[in-house]
Parts: sequence; C-alpha cells; structure tokens
Amino acid sequence: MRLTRAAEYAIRCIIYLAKQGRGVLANKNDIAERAEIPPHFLAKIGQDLAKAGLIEIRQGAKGGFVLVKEPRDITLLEVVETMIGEIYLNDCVARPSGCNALSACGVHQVWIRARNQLRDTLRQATFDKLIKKKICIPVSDVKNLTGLNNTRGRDNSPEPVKNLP
Amino acid sequence: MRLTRAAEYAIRCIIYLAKQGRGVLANKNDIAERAEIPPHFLAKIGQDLAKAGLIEIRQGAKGGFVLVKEPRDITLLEVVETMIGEIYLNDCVARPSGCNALSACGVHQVWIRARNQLRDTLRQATFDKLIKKKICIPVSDVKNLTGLNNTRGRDNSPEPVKNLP
DNA sequence: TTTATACAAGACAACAAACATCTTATTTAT
DNA sequence: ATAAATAAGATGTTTGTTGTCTTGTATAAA
Repeated sequence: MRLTRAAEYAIRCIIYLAKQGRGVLANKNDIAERAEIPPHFLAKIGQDLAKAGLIEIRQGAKGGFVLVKEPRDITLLEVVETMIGEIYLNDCVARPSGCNALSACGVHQVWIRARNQLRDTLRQATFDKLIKKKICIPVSDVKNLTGLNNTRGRDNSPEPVKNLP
Repeated sequence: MRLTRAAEYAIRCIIYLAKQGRGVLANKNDIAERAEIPPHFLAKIGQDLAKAGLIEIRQGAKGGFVLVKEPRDITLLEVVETMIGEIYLNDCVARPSGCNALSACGVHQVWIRARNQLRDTLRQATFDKLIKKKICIPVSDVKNLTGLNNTRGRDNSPEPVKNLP
C-alpha cells in the first residue's frame, strides 16, 4: 500500500518541467540529475508520461522532454495514475465481479469511501499550486542548465539532494 | 497501492469472529472454509492477529480462535495495520529523514493529508457497525458449525462463496 | 495414559512486481 | 556525414506476496 518509485520519479519529473513552464524543452539527463532519477529509468517513465499526453518527447540532438499541458491543468492524481494505473486500494473494489455482496457489503463501502477521498485529494493538488510551495527539487536555476556549451558544466550546482517525493 | 490478500483475509476472519461475538471459540478450519481462506495461510494470519491482541489462540483438541476484544472496539484500521504495518502511502512520508524538504514540501503535504484521511476513514469503521450490514461472508448459521460431533458434518452449507473483501 | 485432534513455528518455494540497466536502433541538429 | 539524444524492449536483480510443508507441542477425551 505504497506508491511505487516510478510514480515518485514521475512526480519529480513533472515538477521540474512545470517549474520551467509549458513548452520549454528540458534535457533528459539534466532532469535525471537534478531530480535524482536513474537516467535509464527516466527514459521509460518519460514514455509513459508521453503516452498519457502530459509531455512531448523530442528526439535527436538537442532533444528532451517538453511539458504539453499547463501546470494548473495537471493533477497529482493524473501523474500517479499514469504510472500505477487507476487507484482502487483493494481487490474487492477493483474487481467487483469477484465479490459476492458487491456494493451492499459494509467493508466494500468503507473502501469505496476511502478510495474516493484519496483520489479527490490527489485531484485537488494541481502542479501550479505545488510549484508555488517549497519543493523537494532544487530547480531555481533550471533554465541555464541546458545552456549552450555546458554539457558537463554543471558542477557548481547546490549540494546533492537525497530521496524526495 | 493495493491491500494485500493477507489483510483481506484477516478482515474476513475478524468479521467471522465478530459475528459470533467476543469470547466464542471458532474452529480454524471452519473459519478457513467459510471465509475462503487457505487454511495454512490462516494459521499465519491468526498468529499476527494474536500478537496484536485481537484474538486468542487455543491449542489442542477443540482448539481454535477466540475474539478477545468487543467488535465495537476493533477498527478496520487496526486489522489492516496489524497485517501490513502502519500505512504511509509513500516513501517520503514513511522516512522523512530521506527527504530534504520535509514538511515544507508541497507534495509531501498532500500525501500527509491523504494518509490522514485514509486512516481516519478506516478508523471510523468498527466491526460492530460492519457486521450489522450485509457482509460478504455468509455466517448466519455459524454457531452450530463447531457443534458436537460434526467434524466433517458441514456439507449442508450454503453454496460456496467467491472472492470477498 | 494413550490417542487423536488441533494449532505453533518457521523453513521453503513459486510467482509476481518493482527497480534498474543495457543494447541496438532511430531521429535530429550541425 | 557525424555526433548527440531518445526509442524500444530485452534482460537482470531484488523484494514482496502468497502460499505450502514439516516438525513439534498442547489439549481433550477415551
């Protein structure tokens, strides 16, 4: 009953892009480094985010990820469910056909309620609100990372980040 | 982000016992059969429930499980967390030491809120309320299952149950 | 006191999911 | 053309879930 790492990484990736704003291209390795995501893993995560229409992937030299939607139109729920599928919390709710009492079951009703609350809370959290607050990723000077000739010229970055949500 | 089967089984087990009432002994194999729990698995689950003080296990001939607490004093949260540990929903909340922004992080705050709501909802669901509703386990004629000489005399039971919460 | 019944305790195994890496191919800017 | 950058997916490692099995111990009843 815990969020997967892939989903936590996806959230950080979107935060990074949202900080830059919609339509701004970000180098994949820059994202990986700043958001502390294993680079190859980020590639896979990016593909899921692209399929869901959250980002666009530019191939080739000077390629990278671009946020497609406005941060205010992206919810935490959307990012999470893109990565882990629709949230159900328990099997009985996920596959009602396997449950003989269906919605009449008292336990079932509690789980339905819990699920709805959880999804509502995550849906209320839009990325425009999230990036206004202090956030786990230090992206204050994001834009000049992908600057002209600094393929590895980023070692004056702030101290490395630990694990973050 | 899904409840484990062990926890779903534990809930069914407690419902079975709660229907009988506190202090009433139930044969383990009867519970396993009626609540559709693999018998050996129920043994392990029972041990966890006993350690948590929810049930008492009687060994030897005519042994079985006995509910220790009143159904009104047992919550769904208690049973669930006995089986899967305290609910955190994400790593960042579970191990704040690994997160550099701590409670100041906007994403963190959303998860804290979601977690509290979920736990509150599960805490409000006490088993006296749950067994008053229609429930997935058919336990109407529970008491005469463990009756005198019916070690295998239970084949007049209602049609078998599918998967339940 | 012997026997059958029933649970304890924990080792073990099959399977699935999560987590991550690596390789080969393709796309694009210069 | 060449180098940079991602695509796509095969593969590997680790962890967790979901059980089963074996050996031992406790208890009731003959």
